[in-house]
Amino acid sequence: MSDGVEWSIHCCTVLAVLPPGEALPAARLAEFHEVPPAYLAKHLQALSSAGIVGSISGPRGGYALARPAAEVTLLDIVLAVDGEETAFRCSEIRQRGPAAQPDPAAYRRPCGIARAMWRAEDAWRRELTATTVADLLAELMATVPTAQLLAGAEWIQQVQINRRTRP
Amino acid sequence: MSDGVEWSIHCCTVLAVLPPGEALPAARLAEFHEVPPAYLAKHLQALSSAGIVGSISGPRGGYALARPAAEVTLLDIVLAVDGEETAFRCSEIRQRGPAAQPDPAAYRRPCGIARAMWRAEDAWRRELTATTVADLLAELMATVPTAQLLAGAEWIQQVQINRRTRP
DNA sequence: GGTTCCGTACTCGGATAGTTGTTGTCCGAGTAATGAGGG
DNA sequence: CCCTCATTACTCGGACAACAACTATCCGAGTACGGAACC
Repeated sequence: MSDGVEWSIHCCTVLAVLPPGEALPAARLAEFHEVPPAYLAKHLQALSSAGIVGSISGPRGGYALARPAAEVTLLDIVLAVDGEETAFRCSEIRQRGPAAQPDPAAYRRPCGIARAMWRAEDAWRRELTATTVADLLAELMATVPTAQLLAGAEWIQQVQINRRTRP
Repeated sequence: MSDGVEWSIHCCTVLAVLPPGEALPAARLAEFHEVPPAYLAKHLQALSSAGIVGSISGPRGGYALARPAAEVTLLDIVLAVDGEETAFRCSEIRQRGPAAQPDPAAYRRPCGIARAMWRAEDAWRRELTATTVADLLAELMATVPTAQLLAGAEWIQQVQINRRTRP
């Protein structure tokens, strides 16, 4: 799985605590997490294409969540960054080799192996769907020490002030 | 996910219907599935290292399941071929950037994002653990037309005869 | 003083190289069956 | 006829290239703000 998934989720939690109407540029998000700015921008583009975040150009622009944090699931982010296709790909090798049947009707039902693998992936997706960015935030509020939460909030606030006073 | 996972699972189901005491060479398994023989051999080595299949050298040698099919789970195969590490890797980026805390004790509890992702992977692994090669075989017996099952059995039997009469 | 227009600086978006992991292949070490030879 | 032994052919195992995907980066298109000029 791409490292960009981790970065993207962290970015979404940061964007979730942004005051409504405000946006945060990709460069600031990269600075906050100490990751390569240009590469993070690439993943944010993917989030934007998927409709998870909205992008605003020009000064005072940046990224912001496109919908409430409670409506952004982890699966949404993972699929946007890593692609929609399943991890297990069935290449139908059962239809090849000496035991193959010429009648295509024999292969109407999906391969049992693929079904088992996809059942596991469904369980994985269900679990990822059950967790939203809002849940992650609530868990942060409950477990992270207040001092650390304040440090993050302070930094974001300072960025907003700098952008307002000296654009 | 590597394509070798699919091949390996198919191979295990074939090995499961082998008469006890017999073995099937990697070349025959590759022939049965029409996959590159040398590359399949590589994955069979992984299965052997993991103790899922046993290998026998020399004439009449080959691969055979190392334990009953009911005790080989899909997770065993997937981990052997794709590696033991989790798909999601937490690089602890929360400990970096301007909001980081100097006190290491603040990061004793795992990152909530990693916990959520690993929870999903646990669900995936649970589902894969619940399915064994024996289950796949039973499902095959119940759904695949008899003619096709016979074709496969015939082929395996013929291979065994050829190996016995003309080694 | 209010309005309009232009310049500017900042943003995102897609097109472009470098590096690691997956895919694919090969040849050598080891082994068990085979057949001949001898007792 | 039975036993011993060298031969032989077959197997696995690990070492060696080619490709693709992930990682990382850059520059151009677009946009909203700021200020200056004009009415």
